[in-house]
Amino acid sequence: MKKINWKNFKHAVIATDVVIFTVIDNELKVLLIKTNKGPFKGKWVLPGGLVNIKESVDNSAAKHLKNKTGLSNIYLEQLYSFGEVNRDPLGRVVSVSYFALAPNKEYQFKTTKEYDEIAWHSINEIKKLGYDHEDIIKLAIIRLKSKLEYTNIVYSLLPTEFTFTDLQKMYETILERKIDKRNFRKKILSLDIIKKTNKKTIGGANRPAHLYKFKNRKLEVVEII
Amino acid sequence: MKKINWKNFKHAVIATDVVIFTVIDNELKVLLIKTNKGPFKGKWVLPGGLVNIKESVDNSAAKHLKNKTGLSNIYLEQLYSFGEVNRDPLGRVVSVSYFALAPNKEYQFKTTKEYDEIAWHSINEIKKLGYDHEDIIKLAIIRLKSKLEYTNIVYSLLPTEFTFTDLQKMYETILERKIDKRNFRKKILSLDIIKKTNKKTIGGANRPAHLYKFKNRKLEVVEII
DNA sequence: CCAAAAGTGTTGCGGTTACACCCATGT
DNA sequence: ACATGGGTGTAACCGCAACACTTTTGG
Repeated sequence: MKKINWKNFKHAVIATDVVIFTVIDNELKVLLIKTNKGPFKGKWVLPGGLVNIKESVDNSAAKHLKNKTGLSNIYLEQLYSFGEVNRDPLGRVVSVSYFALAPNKEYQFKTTKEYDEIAWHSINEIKKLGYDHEDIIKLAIIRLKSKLEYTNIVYSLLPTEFTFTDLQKMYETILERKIDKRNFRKKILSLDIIKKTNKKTIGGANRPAHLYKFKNRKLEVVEII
Repeated sequence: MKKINWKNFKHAVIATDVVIFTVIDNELKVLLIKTNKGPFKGKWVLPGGLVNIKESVDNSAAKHLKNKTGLSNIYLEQLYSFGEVNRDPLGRVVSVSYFALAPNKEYQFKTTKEYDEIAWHSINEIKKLGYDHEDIIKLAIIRLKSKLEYTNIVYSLLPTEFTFTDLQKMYETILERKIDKRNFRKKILSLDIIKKTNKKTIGGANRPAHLYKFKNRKLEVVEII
């Protein structure tokens, strides 16, 4: 990794930061890394980094996501650009933030020289983060909640096959409210966005549940809730 | 104006571009300037410019808005950041775009060395613009339509006092559909966001209309339509 | 047989839509 | 008197919310 002397920059530089969400045990989590250098040494921050002059900003976000977490091919969309003058104590950095959604799996996260810890954090247990990254996460949560209500984006948090209860719990966790089971099933089925497979869950100490799949695993605008 | 040699930049630089909307004669218009230099000489483009290292990105947008159009204190919000590598033929420029809303008035626009024409353009009559500014405008229109439906943002396109018909026409123009007059009045009144003044329109060859004011001239989230 | 989660319909309410005529003013 | 836009109420419909019991499996 080439060392960067920020003081050499006469102009604002551009970075990308990615808020990566997943849901584990009915809790919304965000992926953070613990920096071991710079003014926020020892603090948890969002994965991200500078935008190379030869890559698009979107590519930069995808690249940093991949490099720091190993994740790729997950849902990624631009969130907002943070451009306050003093948001980075080392220089003028404008951050184009992104938010990403990952299904809950056993990921093998990498560490590098810049950080030696990387972990999921419950959004309720986030302490003081470096930079303005708490603001970024807050905004990302608002965006996520909102998109959940008017798109099928939830598919990107679920595995390919899931039960109706999995789906409902996802909404309940993120929207932080209970939803009536019968009304929920009625609504989702009427939207014609998922289809029943001929498989069922096995091994539970109770009645097996049908497994469903999304008909389209790409973003669609649908009034879900 | 200091001359900028783009080739000197080793890193991407940041610019802001502003999509300024108004409604004139039941048409949605956007304010464009005609550049007289650079690769898009003679083309219409959005007002905007580079972000200074000592100003926030938000300030930069407000400043360029003011400098190039004389407009200030109007509604302004960040839209999206455009970061493709080749969007500016002279160098690597990432544009943080904004959209602004102005009531229809007789503005005295300024011209500078960089452009000698500045004018409102109907969004239906926009030809080939410089840069990716058509994309920016398209996105801004989507955002505007959407915000019109779930906020009181329309206040920023109207004068302080307006008739119910003015208000309804604003919606009909931007959303591009007819709205039932009685249902519209019922809905707006039930939201309790405007109040009747004791004035009426004068001089029309017909029954005078009551004038209304917004109770709050700041952004609120309300299900309007 | 018991525990645990899956699965299934009906009713009432409230908000949205559709729809047509009289009113106040200027010419 | 007539042309023009201002201003008003009601009924049907539809989507949403509230609500409880039976089924299927494993232990």
